Amino acid sequence: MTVRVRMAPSPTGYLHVGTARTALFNWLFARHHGGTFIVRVDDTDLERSTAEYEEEILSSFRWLGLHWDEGIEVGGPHGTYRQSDRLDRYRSLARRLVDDGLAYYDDRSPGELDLLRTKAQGEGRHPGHYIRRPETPFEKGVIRLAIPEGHAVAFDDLIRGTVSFEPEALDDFVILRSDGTPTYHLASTVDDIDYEITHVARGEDLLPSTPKHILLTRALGGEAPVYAHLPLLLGPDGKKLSKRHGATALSDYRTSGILPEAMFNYLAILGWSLDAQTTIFSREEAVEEFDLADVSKNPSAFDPDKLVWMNGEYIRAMPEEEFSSRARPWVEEALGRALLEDEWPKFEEIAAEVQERTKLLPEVGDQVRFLFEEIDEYDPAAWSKVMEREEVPKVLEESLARLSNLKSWDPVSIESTLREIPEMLGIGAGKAFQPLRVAVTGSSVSPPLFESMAALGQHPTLARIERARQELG
RNA sequence: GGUCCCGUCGUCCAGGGGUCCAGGACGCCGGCCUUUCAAGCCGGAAACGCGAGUUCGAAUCUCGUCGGGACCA
Repeated sequence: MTVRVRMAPSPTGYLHVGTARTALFNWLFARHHGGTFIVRVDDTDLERSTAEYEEEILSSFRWLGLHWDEGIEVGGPHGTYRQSDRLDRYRSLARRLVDDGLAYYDDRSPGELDLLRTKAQGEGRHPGHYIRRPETPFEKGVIRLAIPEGHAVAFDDLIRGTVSFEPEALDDFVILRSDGTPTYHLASTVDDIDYEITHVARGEDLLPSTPKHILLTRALGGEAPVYAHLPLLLGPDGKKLSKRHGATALSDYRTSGILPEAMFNYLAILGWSLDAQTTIFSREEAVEEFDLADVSKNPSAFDPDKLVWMNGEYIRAMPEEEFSSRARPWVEEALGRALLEDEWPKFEEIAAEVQERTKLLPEVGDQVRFLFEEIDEYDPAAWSKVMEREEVPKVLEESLARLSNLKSWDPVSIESTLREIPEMLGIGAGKAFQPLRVAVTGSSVSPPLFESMAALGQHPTLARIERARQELG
């Protein structure tokens, strides 16, 4: 049997990281088994669905590298992959169930239903047991599926093993609203049958709905897919992941400089592991090893710190040229302008040093800003901490003298001549170099000093030291 | 309230009867390196919710209990 899995996002909001993780696991499962990954749009909520959200979600999938074989935009043998195009299909199947005697119209008011529940509770019956077929049939209203009683609804969940539900706890649930729109249960169940979905991997929040979907599938004469209910993603405080915890939209991580390969890796590690030791692994390795049966049952907390650490690992692992080209847009963003032709080499010159100190690409702008802009203000804390010591004027003057005579302007030459200064003055290296760092970069934190000077160039470096010397009076 | 699900370091994951006084990763603490900051290296603290039972032996199996969660009302 060929594996066919699907992801059915609702375009009613941004792509949530939890949904992205579900998509990722579906994708991995399909790829591992050489199956088909399908994306369909669950837009039956016409009020809240928008084309913008749909585009945002699909582009987020693509950004993560979750390309689909069949579905929205790419097409496939089933024609449309958009639920709003299939409303007639859902309606006619709901009516067919009524004709078959498996479902019925119900026009009772919420008040009447409430009364039934109170009565059921009074009789000590299951609170979920109270909505059943009315004595006198209706010919309009909502359509409910009649729950067959007597047998427990059980299924083998790939992750949780056998899960069993008592039918007495289930109400006859609505499948078609009185305005003719399908409920989630109907639309997704019909789609899963029509699109020949073999495995449904979804969030654990849908576990209680699964018996309904199984019963509906049977009523429709279909064969239920294999289910796998993924543990939920929690916020760092162990509560359900929400906006309170910061970013929950995948796109927020994208704009904060998280690399797609890092996001992919991090999401994969939430609820699954490649083996006992490996944390960082490639897409290919994940595909090779992944299986839904190995997914953990426990909910996992989303830890932004670990994501950022992992992003740093990916940044450091990339080839230097790749780092330069991927960081460039962020540098230009920080500068508010494009890099000029002669500025690009300066950046490349120091890129390797910067790469080692970067966890998030947007940080690069601040690290290299001194190369492209004059210092408009020295960092006040840095200035008072390192520039107001008595030996500083001497250090700056000595540096100026040596550096202006330097013939070859490269880190090694700069270092060897500057090294003589602390020795001569009998002070520690840090005491000598920190003032130079502040003078040249404006801050006490920067890429390595000699490389920074080399990339800046001889004249600008001298000018900055000169200026700092003057500021000291 | 009902129905389900889940319980291993603060967090993520490994371990599913003996090799576990529980392993890896993030974070944390200490040290080394060092021109700052990182990175890197070395070391450390840190967990089987609890109680019974099964067994020669339980983190692993069973039951109960407690706790957390989801869904429905």
